[in-house]
Amino acid sequence: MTEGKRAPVTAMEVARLAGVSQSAVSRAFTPGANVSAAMRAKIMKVASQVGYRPNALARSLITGRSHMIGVAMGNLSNPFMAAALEELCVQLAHAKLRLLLFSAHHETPIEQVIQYQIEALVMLSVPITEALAKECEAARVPIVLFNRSVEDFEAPCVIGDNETGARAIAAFLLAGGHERIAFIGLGEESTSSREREAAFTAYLAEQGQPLYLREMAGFSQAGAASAMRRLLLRPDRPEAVFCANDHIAMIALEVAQAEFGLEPGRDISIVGFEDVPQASRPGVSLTTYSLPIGLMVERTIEVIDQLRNGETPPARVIIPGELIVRGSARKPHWGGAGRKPRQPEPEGAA
Amino acid sequence: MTEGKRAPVTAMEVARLAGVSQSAVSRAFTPGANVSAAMRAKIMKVASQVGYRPNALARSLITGRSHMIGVAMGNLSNPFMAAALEELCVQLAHAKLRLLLFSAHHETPIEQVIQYQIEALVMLSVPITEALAKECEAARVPIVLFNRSVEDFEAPCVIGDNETGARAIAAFLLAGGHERIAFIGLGEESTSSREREAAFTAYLAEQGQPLYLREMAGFSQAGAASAMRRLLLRPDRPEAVFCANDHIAMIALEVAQAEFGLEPGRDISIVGFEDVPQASRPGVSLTTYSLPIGLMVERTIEVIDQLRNGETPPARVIIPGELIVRGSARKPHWGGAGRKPRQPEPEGAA
DNA sequence: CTGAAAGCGCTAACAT
DNA sequence: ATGTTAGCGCTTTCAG
Repeated sequence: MTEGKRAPVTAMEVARLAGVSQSAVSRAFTPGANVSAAMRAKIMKVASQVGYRPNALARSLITGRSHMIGVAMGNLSNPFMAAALEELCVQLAHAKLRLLLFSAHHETPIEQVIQYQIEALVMLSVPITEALAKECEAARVPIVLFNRSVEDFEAPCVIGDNETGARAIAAFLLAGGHERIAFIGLGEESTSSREREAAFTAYLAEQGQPLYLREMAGFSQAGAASAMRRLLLRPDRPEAVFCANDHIAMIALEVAQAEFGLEPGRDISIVGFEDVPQASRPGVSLTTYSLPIGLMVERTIEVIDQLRNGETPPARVIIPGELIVRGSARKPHWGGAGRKPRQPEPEGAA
Repeated sequence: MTEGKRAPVTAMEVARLAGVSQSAVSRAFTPGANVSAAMRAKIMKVASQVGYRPNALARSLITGRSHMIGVAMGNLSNPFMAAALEELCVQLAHAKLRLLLFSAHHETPIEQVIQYQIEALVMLSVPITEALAKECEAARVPIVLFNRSVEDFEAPCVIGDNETGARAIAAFLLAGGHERIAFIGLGEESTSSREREAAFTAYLAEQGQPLYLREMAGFSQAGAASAMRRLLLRPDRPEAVFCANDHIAMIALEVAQAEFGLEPGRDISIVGFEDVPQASRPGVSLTTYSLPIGLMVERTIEVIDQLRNGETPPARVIIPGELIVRGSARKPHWGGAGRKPRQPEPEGAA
C-alpha cells in the first residue's frame, strides 16, 4: 500500500490555499449565498485548480435533505417499465435528484435503502408489501405509486387512464363487429390489469355483449404464451383479444402468427395497452391505448416535490392517453375510432 | 406547518433511553464490534421500540466508504441492457452495495454523481467521454466497463467473447451453405459491434468468402429497420445477415417478414448476438450467440470489490458464451454446429 | 460581507 | 467490555 492514495480535497484545504475561511468556501458553492463576486471567483479558481468537489454526503447530513429518491422496480423485461425507468432517470437528474435503484423482487431489504435518507420512494408498477409500508411509515419516507393504484395502503399514485382506455378499446372492438371477445390479464396483484379489465368488461356488458373468455398471463413470457394458446385452442376461438398490456399483446401476437398461422387484423384482432416503443414496429403494428410516459413521469416528480416540501399532493393523478389504431385488430368499417397511428420514433438500440 | 414532523431518532436518543453511551449504540449496530450480548440485546430492544435506524450518510462520512456504486446506462430499449441492469441491481444489493443510477445520454452531469462519493462507476455498454474520464480520475473514482472494451482510456472491462462468438456464427453460416453474407453493425462508437464485425469478417475472409455487404443501424429502431431494408432492396439480396446484437436482429427479422414476405430460416437467414430473453419466443426463434448475463455481472462485481480494496483487477475479463441454434437461420445439413436451443425461461411481464 | 464557532449523526481511537 | 473524546466535511447561526 505504498500507493499515493492522497485524500480527497476538502473545503478546509481550499480555504487555506485561498487564504479565506472555510465557511467562505461553503458559501462560494452555495447558489444563493452572501458572497462577493470577487471572493467567489478567487475561491472557485483555487477550487478548480486542486479539483475540489463538495461532499454531498456531508452536505446532506447537515441540511437534512439527501436529494436521493429511491426507486423500486419490477421486471424490466416489460418495455414499458424500461421506458419509465429511463424517463424517470432523466427527469430526476433534471430536477437535481439522485436515483437510488433497487429491485422490488429478490427481497432487497428496503431498510438498507431507507438508511441512505431517501426523501421519497417511487414504486414502479410494483405492489407495496406490508413490511415495506411499515418501514417507510416509521422512517417517514413518503411513497409514490407509478402506474399502479393504491390498495390497502395510503399513497399518492400517478396512473394512466385505465378506465377511459379500456372502454375505448371495447368500443373499438365492438365497432369492428367482433363477437367473441376475450381478455388476457396480468394477474390479480396488478391493479392496472384489474382496472383495465373491469372497465373493459363493464363496457361490453353495457352494450349487451358480455366478455367471452378470460385468461391470466401471470408475470412470465411463458405464461402469456400459454394463456393465448388456451384461447386459440378452443373450438370457438375468440375473434378479438384485449391484453392488459403491450408486453402480453406482443407475445399473443407471436403465438397467433407463429403457432396458429393467424394473420392479426384479418383472422384475429389483438389489442394491447400502453403503446410501448416496439408496438409501432413494422412486424408488430399493435393497436393499443397509449400512455404518455414523459407526462406521467413529470407528474410523478411534481408529486415528489410536493412531498419534499411538506405539501399534500393529490391522492390520484390520472393521465389520459389515446387510442392508437394500427394493424393488429380489424378496424370498424366506418373507419373512425381513435386517431391515426403515430410514426415510429427514434429509439435506442445500443 | 403545525404538522408533527418529529425529527428522526438518533443514536444519541437511543443511548439515553437505554441508559448507555452513544458509542455503545454504534457498536451494537456494527457487526464485528466489541459488545456483550446483553448490552446489544438491551440496545436493540430500545432501538426497535423507537424505530431507530443508523444514518448511512453519517456513517459513510466517517468511514470513507459510501457503499454506493454509480451506474451509467445507455438505452434501455435494448433488452440486453435492461436485463443487465436488472441483474446488476440484484447482485449489487446482495453485495451490500447501493446502485446510483444515471443516464449516460441526456448529459447527466457526472460530477453530481461523484459528489455522492460513489466508490466505482460502471459503464453499462456506454462510451466513456473525455470529460467523464477526467472527472473520475480527479475524484479517484475507478471505472468499470460492462459489455464494452477500452479505447483510449484505461479501465478494466467485462465483456462477452465477441471474437469466438462471431467466428462461430460465421462458421455456422458458411456451413449452412450461404454465399452472400451481410453484416449489420450498431455504429462505430460501439466497441462490441466493431469487435464482432472484425472477427466475423476475418473468419469469412480466411475461408475465402469475404463479407458481401455491410450496413450500420445506428442507435434507433428506425435505423435498424432501414439498414435491413437497404440490404433487402438490393437486386442480389444477401442470403444471410449477421446483426451485431439481438435487438437489431429482431427488427431485421420483422422487416424481412412483414415488409418483404420472407420466411426466416428458409428464404433468408438472420443471426443475432447476446441471446436476450425475447430471442427464444415462438415468433422470434432467433439463432444467436448467448452471453451469460448473470456471470458477467458476477465478474463485474468481483472487479468492483477488488477496486474497492485497492487491489488491481484484470484489465479485461472475457466471458465465453455459446452458439444457440434456433429457427431464424438455415441449419447446416450435417446438422451440427452449436448446441440445441435453450428452452424459454420464466421472464417477467409486469 | 466575512470569520469563528457550533454542530449534523456517526465511528474510531483512546482510556478505563 | 464500556464510556469519553475527537473528529468526518460540511452548513449555519452568530458576531463583527
